[in-house]
Amino acid sequence: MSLRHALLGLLSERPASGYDLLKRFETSLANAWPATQSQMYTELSKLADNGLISVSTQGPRGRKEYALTDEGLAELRHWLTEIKPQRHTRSDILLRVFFLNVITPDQARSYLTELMELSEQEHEALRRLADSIDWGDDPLSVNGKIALEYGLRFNTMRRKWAAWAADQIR
Amino acid sequence: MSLRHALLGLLSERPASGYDLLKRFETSLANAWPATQSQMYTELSKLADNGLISVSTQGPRGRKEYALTDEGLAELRHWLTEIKPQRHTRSDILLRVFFLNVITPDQARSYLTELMELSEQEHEALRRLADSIDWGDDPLSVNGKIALEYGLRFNTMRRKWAAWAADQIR
DNA sequence: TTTCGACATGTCAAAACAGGAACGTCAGCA
DNA sequence: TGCTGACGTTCCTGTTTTGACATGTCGAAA
Repeated sequence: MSLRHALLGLLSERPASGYDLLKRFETSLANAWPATQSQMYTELSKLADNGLISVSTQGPRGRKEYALTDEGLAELRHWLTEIKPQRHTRSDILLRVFFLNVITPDQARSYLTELMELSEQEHEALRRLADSIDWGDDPLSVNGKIALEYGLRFNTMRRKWAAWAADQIR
Repeated sequence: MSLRHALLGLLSERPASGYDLLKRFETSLANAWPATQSQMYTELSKLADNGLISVSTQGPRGRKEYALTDEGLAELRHWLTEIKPQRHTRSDILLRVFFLNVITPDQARSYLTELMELSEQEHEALRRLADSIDWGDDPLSVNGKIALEYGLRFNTMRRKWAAWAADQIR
């Protein structure tokens, strides 16, 4: 249900086509809310039907640029301020931990070691991403930095936890 | 897709009915993989159809106790060792952060403050849960402790991050 | 001029997810 | 005896998500 708000949010920056949004997703929101191409086009149609966005420009190749309407902005603000965030937290990574006793201690340790490496890699990827962006003082950069910092801290936490956990398994 | 494995995992401990599994979910796996009642019964039927579990006992009130079959155990082990975990990480909490510039700084700070409180509450809830369980040295307890420790560390990380983030917003 | 990669959208079927209504049973207790 | 609360399953409706397939356009380079 949040995909709709993710799209509204991206469009609040500037008008964009489905294709544009797809690209921007990959480099920013994908970490918070993965979505596929088909989902996005479907959702854009629905949003347009409901009057939360509207086609602002038609370009070549059937390109349709959408812009946020007043109702769309109102809905976005409403979501940001009124709707209580709810933890979804589906994590197949954590889920496996509950059943590590089903495999051998060696296999379990190996799983946790891989998690350490995964966390390290993701941390590294985020660090590189941060380096590749020239941050300004604009509000958008502040948001981006905050979200990115979350990723960094999360991966650090997970790496240390996995190391600790591997040590718990005798 | 992991719900199936969550059920296999729970059944690897001991046979149980849908109702039992529902209860056990609430007190353990719900943090890693929330699922509703209808989903679970549907999945149990499918697992039985596929021969990964089987009805071991019929009890009163139409109670059907399922037990893991050899194929089920094999599938569980396969999932634990061969299938690469993939980060899903859908988080409407993090998603909102990208769009905090759409609302006023006061509102944004207020959002982050609420996150701090939420993290604190969840941390506290987990701590209480930990106290309420009498941990043994058995493998299951080890797993449970590891998963719980993850929750504690995660909430601590998130609380500190939210505090830091609130401070970033001028 | 052909070809190729990036641009750009749309449709479909299947699975997963959510929430609840509907139905019935059993044990204990007032 | 009748009530209540816990036990226990099934079905239904609707939305969300996934992944694949289908279709076509444009610009640039070979």
